[in-house]
Amino acid sequence: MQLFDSSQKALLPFQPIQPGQVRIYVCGPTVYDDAHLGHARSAIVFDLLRRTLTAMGYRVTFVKNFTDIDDKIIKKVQESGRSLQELTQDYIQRYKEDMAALGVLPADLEPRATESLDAIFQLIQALLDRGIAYRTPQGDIYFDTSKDRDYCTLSHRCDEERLHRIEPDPHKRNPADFALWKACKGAEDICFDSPFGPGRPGWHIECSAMIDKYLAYHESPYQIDIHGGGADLLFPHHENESAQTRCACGQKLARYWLHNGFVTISGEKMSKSLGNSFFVKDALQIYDGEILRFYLLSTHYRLDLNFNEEDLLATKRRLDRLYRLKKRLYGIKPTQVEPSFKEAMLHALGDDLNISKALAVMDGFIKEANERLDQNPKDRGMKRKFAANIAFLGELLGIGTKDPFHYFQLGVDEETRAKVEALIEERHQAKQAKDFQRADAIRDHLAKMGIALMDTPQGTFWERI
RNA sequence: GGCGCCAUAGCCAAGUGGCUAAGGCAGGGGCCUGCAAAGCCCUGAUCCCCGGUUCGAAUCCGGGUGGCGCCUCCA
Repeated sequence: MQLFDSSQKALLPFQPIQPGQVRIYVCGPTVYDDAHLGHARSAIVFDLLRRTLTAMGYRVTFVKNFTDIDDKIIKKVQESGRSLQELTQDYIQRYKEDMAALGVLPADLEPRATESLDAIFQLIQALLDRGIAYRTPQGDIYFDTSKDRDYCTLSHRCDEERLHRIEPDPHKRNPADFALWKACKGAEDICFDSPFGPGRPGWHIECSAMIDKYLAYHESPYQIDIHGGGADLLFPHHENESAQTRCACGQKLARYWLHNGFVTISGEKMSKSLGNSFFVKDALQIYDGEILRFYLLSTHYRLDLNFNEEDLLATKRRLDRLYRLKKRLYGIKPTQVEPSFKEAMLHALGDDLNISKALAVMDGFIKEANERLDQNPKDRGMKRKFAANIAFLGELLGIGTKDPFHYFQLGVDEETRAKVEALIEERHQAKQAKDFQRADAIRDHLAKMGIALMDTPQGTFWERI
């Protein structure tokens, strides 16, 4: 396995800290709104990483947090009149539902910032004790970036010019200093009691704290294996996380830093500020979750993915091929995945999750299986192996797990279904009577309804086009 | 202004020094079929431009052009 580490900007061979075990922390969403396709992609990408490592035989511990306290959440709380708890719980629930629809496995732990205050306090205290953090007269606590000699060694994105552009804050010692604790701003604010007085944590400290509390190896070396998130988190979020942990614990936070590329719309980054967000739940009204998953999965995780319907539908056609094969193997009980197939898939994904190679392997398998089924339709042992390979794809990529007949009829309501089946029966009668004109008229009629028929020795099947 | 990513057939996209440049979608031809669909077979690019290094480059170096991102909340 080799992975691209954003910090070193290089492909590195993956070496877990403890043999056979992998600990992964991924930055989850700030829950003040519904998840958009960018959140979906990030979740899917790291879900693939987790599934791949699991399939390789590692014992994976996977943690994804929820940021449930921040300026935007507070603003929304004030606007909505709902409580912070109520609001964030609601969005967390929606997030989980969206991700489940996309086939994203739930994390082993899903900690929330407001439930990790004890760990946050400890970390801030450690930084104060070491003289890395300082308090302002207003009660805010800042991280002193000048005390961290390694500041900016993660993102490599600091420079004088940048610092001059930061809005001057007379309370900060250095322009790049960032808040660890924000003192309560008054009755309107949402605050928590702390050893430092009422207030709330800064954004970056929660991840360092939750990693420490839930995931890090505390024995030397203090670390987790992989830290992931969207490319926009590299700076300043991950840079700051990294600095906090380094200064508070004297150790690096993570061995490998992975960042996924953006989902763009018309070539522009999807973001809330641009107002071009495509929410997962809206997309799910139009496309099945598995189709969305496969589309978001089928581009390498570090590249930007320009979301558009044309590409999505082309990618769906690729997924169709898998389901057509599954249809041919209907009712076959899987045995064991073929070792050569498993090995080829994992070898491809082991190259920094090279999904293009992996899907080429999958397509090769589909083609070969179809060929051999044409030649030898009754070889049950062979069919059971093929079925096992498909089941393996389900575990590894999270696709191809549906009933194939259901898959090709997604989104068809009961009324249409009854109508289609009545017409198929009528066509069957016509065919029996050798009235092919009538039979073809029915086929054409169904085609106009968006239904394709396929006559097979087992009977006539239909699909939604 | 600083840092960085990307540019391969109609579309999506592998490939980072050397056999005939993966794979998928779309298109064309064929087999199969009462007709179809599905499946299978055949079929397409010299790799944004210019210069350089090399026996040899899509792949390395330099210079351009175009698109995008981070530097402020952001997956």
